[in-house]
Amino acid sequence: MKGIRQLAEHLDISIGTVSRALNGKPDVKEETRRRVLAAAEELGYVANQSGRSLRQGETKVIGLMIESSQEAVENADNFFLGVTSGLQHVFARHQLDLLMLPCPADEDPCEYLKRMVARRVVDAMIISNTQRVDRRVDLLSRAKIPFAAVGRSLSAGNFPWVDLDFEGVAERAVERLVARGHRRIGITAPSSEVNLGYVFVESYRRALERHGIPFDPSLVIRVKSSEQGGYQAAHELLQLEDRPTAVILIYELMAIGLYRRLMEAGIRIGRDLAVIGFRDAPRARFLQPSLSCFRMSLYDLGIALGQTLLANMPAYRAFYPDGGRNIVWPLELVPGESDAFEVEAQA
Amino acid sequence: MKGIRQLAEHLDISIGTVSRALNGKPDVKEETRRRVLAAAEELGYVANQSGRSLRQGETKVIGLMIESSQEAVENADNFFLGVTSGLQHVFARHQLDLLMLPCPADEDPCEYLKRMVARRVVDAMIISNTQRVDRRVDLLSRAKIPFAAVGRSLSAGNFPWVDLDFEGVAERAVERLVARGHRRIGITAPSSEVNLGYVFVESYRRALERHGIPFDPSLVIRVKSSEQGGYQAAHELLQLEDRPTAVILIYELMAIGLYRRLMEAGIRIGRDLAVIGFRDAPRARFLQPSLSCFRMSLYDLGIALGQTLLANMPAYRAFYPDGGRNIVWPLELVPGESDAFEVEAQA
DNA sequence: ACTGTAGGCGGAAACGTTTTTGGATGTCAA
DNA sequence: TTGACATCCAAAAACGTTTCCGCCTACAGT
Repeated sequence: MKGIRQLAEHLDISIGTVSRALNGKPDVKEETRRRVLAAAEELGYVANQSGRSLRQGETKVIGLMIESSQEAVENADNFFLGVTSGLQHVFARHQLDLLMLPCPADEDPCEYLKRMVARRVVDAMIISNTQRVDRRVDLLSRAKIPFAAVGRSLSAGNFPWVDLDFEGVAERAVERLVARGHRRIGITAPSSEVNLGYVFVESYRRALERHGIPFDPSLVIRVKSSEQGGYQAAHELLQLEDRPTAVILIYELMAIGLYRRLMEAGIRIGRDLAVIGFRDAPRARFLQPSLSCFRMSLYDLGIALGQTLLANMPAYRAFYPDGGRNIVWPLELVPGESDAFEVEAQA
Repeated sequence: MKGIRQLAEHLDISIGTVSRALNGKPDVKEETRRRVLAAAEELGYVANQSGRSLRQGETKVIGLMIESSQEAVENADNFFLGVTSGLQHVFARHQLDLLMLPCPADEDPCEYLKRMVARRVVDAMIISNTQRVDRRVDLLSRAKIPFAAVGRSLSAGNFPWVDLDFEGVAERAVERLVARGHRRIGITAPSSEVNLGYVFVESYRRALERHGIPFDPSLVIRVKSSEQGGYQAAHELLQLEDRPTAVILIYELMAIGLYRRLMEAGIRIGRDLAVIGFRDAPRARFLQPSLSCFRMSLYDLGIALGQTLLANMPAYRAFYPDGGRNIVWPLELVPGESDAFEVEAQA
């Protein structure tokens, strides 16, 4: 089976009518439609997507921009996979496919994005890991390409995003630790240029000040969100003159490195030092001692993200009437042993 | 910038010449080519992919078929992400994009695949999790669609695949355990319809028999390769009259559940029971006691997979002259504490 | 009997490329 | 002067689809 032309000839019908029949358009007799559908099924005809895209000006493909370096992938852990899975769940309903767009490490992400958009290979984009000032957001907004982002940004005013409730996490973590008597609380975070890095630390600072605890910049450890980063964070904490009695981790994978370094130093987690983590993966539960952790469903986050995107695309808006924008995704605390102790009040 | 037509008008040149200039074809004066390239750069022209695909009959997109159920994704862990990353590294060199094709849980994978191929939305396919008899392999072979698989299969005789060295793992695991005095060795595996499940157990059986140990089917535990599967596996092992002194896990994530159940039963891993795992993720090292594990680089596996595919596509074959097929990927043993003991000889 | 209307359909244009064909120009040798 | 050949380019065909336009028929209303 080559194309719609052969199908039309086989049926002795014009190709226009065949197209209308297949696409459920009006102006086709019901009997004709049945014949066409039956013949298409029998001959295994499926419309060529390139021809269709060319004519309609839309590709039915959503692009997902990702960092492609080996390091980035290994650290991303299952985050992408989880979110992607949720995205696909939403997209499948509309016969949309998901195209992974890995920006080469040696190319400017913005240029790469511009090229992909100009190629018209995608109808819309998903971006993640937004910077505090993110040129990609500007670009997509100006080019009027529908998009949604994982993570807020200051760029381009109002745009569709889904983000994790970092404020809530920082706040509740501080609250929980303060309630147990802690006064010196460390925190790890990525660079403040990454929006997450900024927001997380700001919320932590506000929460501290709300409890009358002064903010001490030396307790903010900027390291990579990886096992190695955790090791280094522990290392830096140990250097401090006035060590904290608790530490908040932005990513639970860091706990592996952090635990190791602290154990080397003879510090007992859950007795000498409290630890609270974030973004539970199965491994978090299996640390010794088990890690208190704020967790969520990546799959559900992906679904929300997909719906947010589609709600901002004219062709799909109707399916998601209340699929607004700007979702702040809540997290749930799963208590563990790593912070299950109280500290005596200090001077 | 709309299309090549506008670019041609702007240059006062025919569109045919513009196209040839941009694509590096001959029959273009060098000065003209420079002018065209400069104008394209200045006006930000990039060829529309739909038009190009339609004309050329190829899309520059490689499809990656995946199972999309939430459960499948959660258990797949970072396998896909790691392999995907390697794939993209290879594809990026040829400006190929990777399209994720999640087969809906309620659709026959073969039908889904057939539709995607008929739509001509991809030039080639990657499939994984091959069955021992896999209709997808038949389909793709017959349709002459270039493809590569993760995992062997009996279907369709000779086709391009990359697989892990399960034989080697089973063999070396048995060897290692026998050398430590074990005679009753259990093993976990997926259903024998999945090629992995068959090959793994067969290799284990042969390795046993080579050491004069009779094969006992009751020691083969068929469970899901997940944390829950590990828990269940431990449960079944405990039911056995004549319990094994060692067990080989097909996936290290299972260790989490297995450890838990065995600890509940008061069995000391690394003393009463030896455990060896497979496919190291960071968490494997952090079990207590640490898990002996056969590991590999998913990224490198992805690269090999991508090269195997391209070596089987006429348009790219020249780039991978020795990029043969049928790679059996080796694994490396990282010793841990979970099997670090010897067992006294039994009657 | 004539007109208006609706349903059903065929024909053709259009989408943006690449590629083929052939024509124009210039150069060189016979 | 003519023919042969190379170089450069314009024009048009082709890829497969959707959609616009208009024609035909049947039928109802006048």
